[in-house]
Amino acid sequence: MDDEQGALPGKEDFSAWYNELLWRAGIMDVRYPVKGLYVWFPFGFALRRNVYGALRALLDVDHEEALFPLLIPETELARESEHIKGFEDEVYWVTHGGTSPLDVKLALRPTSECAIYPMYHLWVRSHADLPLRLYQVVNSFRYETKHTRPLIRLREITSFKEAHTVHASWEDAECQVAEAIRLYQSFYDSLSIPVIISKRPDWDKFPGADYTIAVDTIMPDGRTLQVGTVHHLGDHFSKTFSITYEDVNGEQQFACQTCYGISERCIAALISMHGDDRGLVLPPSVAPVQVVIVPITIGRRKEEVTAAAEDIGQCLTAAGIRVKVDSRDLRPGAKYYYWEMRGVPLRLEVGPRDIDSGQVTVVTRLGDKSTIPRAGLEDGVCAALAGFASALTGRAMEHIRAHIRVVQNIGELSAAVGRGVAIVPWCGKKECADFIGESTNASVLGTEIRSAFVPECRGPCAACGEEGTGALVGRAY
RNA sequence: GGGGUAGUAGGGUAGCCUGGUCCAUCCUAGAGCGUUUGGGACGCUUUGACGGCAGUUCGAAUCUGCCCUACCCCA
Repeated sequence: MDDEQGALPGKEDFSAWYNELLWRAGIMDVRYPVKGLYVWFPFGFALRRNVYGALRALLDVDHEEALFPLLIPETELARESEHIKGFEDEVYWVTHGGTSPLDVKLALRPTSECAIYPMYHLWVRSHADLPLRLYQVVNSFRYETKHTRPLIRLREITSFKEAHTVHASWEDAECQVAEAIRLYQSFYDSLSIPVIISKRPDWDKFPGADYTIAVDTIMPDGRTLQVGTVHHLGDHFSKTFSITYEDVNGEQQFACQTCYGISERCIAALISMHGDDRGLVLPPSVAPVQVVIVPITIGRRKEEVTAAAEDIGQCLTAAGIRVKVDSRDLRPGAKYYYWEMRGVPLRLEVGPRDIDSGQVTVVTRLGDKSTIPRAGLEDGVCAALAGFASALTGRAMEHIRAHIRVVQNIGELSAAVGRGVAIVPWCGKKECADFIGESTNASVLGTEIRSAFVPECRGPCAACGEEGTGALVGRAY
């Protein structure tokens, strides 16, 4: 019993595990005295920087990064009625400048369409300006009334990557939607997070969009987490904000637009997908520390061992690896637990025995122990990191596979959504979706499912029996 | 949206009903000293709190009111 001291709550108690891990692994401090606002610790922030670095690298190929203001005048926010209706209960308002009431209230952006599109109106003049593809990484605010949860449901979303594109035609915009999906798929592939992509039902789409494609993943408790969305905006916003261009024939045309976003929920997914009862498990690509070196200093050989550890640290750093030499005055075991909590992929142990035999002891975060010769250590470490990354991918895919069921009727569906998501034939009618939701305590999340784990599915609708196609059903966060 | 339960040091708890004990307690917390180090070391010394604001009272962690925050359950 006593050797369980210091352990996390088990991952099967997901909520307790998650909250405790965020604190113990140095991701977030949840004690900030405002509901729904949390503080990034330095380690968590370093993880965030690496994850968003990967996302930026993908976007930077054919997008440009820009930055728009946080405050949106009420007059702009109110222009698109369908859009504002979708957000009006969740908007924070700035009503005063000092002690004087403002003539026009200012909203803290819940999302940035109404900050960006008045400028797009000025910037887009001709077909030669298109396509326009910009993105920004910003904080945004929503007055959530339900349970807030760090990284998952926040009042201040601190890390909203939102892209906004403008195109000459509806079809061009649709191609951009496909491209955005490809980017997001590739982003989550790089994090070893398997995702399920589907088209949200009409009543669940982004306010003001023609349609919404969503990216979901499955959490340890079987509930789904939406970790990205892609919206085809058609010409709704370009008509509202007069975003027009002169086509090759000299005619003024309304542009078509898309927008797509990913928030820090991607980090919640990363933590939840890979973590275990000992703490974080991070893919090497984003781990703030990829390799930790623990010197095993005993008695008189202390200086020799310390020097060897430092030397190895410098070699690996020179090879471009993020390395930490842990020379704190702690027992080795304490350091192992410390770095396991923080998800470091590889631990190198350097002690007298290793020095004498010209090798280094290597242990992965998943517990595989081996030795690598000191000569050529850089290559051996890189290979071990690569192997670790693919092991993580395999584990995650197994998790998703085990939590998806293809079923045919309500009875099977109820059982399936108790521990994961299900695919069931659905005719597309809202009343049938409502019936499915009420009978199973879950929701119809989407159709036109794109996932390596989901086969084509057709059949009689589980509610009414008419011809239907596969719908994703699950309990969502 | 509706209901609970709870906030005591860095973390975890007792005390509260029945106001007063000038040393509450434990730890993976902090500081210091020494001995240690191949899976969470040990000894000694020490630091530090009653969520906030008001009220009742000679006296409030304890009683009253409001607020803030957190967690759980149901829609």
